[in-house]
Amino acid sequence: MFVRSARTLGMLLREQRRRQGLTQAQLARRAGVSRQWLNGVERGREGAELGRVLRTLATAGIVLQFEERPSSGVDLDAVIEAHRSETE
Amino acid sequence: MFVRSARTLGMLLREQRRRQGLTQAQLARRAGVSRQWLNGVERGREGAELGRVLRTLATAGIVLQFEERPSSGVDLDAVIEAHRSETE
DNA sequence: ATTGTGTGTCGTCGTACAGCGACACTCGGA
DNA sequence: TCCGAGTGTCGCTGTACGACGACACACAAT
Repeated sequence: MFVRSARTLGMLLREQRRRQGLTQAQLARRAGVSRQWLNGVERGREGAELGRVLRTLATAGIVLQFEERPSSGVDLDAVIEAHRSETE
Repeated sequence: MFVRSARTLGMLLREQRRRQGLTQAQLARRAGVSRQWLNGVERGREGAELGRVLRTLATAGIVLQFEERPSSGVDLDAVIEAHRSETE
């Protein structure tokens, strides 16, 4: 399962929390965040802070795996275009 | 490679950016964030906002994979303890 | 019908972030 | 040696986050 948006991450976090039989309040307390904040994250809040998110995920029994995107054929083009339109 | 902290994520992001031959300023512009912000994230800033982080990762050609932590044997105890000490 | 639980949302307020300009530092090349 | 690129950091300002209390809603159980 890939995480490309805050919405996706929130949905998966909610599933995982329920799988563990925890309420928002319980997981929030264990992760050291507020219930309202956790609610927002599960609903896809984009402004949530990274550290809190990672701590909450860890508390919920989740780890994020870092993966280089397989579609690497565009790398050269990306570099070229980057230098052309962004170096100025 | 697993991401458990903002520091880890920052280091990996930096590696990936350099692998693509991009400077902080270039990647920042492509991702729609400031150079200083990207600098902070690469250095492990925990307060960075989730949405910006995910967008930057995507721009750098990275996806995060969602994984249930294998150490799941503690689930029952966790639930029990959660109800005992947190429901109040 | 009523009680309790879980969730979503609304103010308010303190705090910390994000953007910006500017500057110092480190390399590598001319 | 000097210059430029890349990076790290500082101060300032506006803004938005996050905590908290409180309330409404849906739903299940009694």
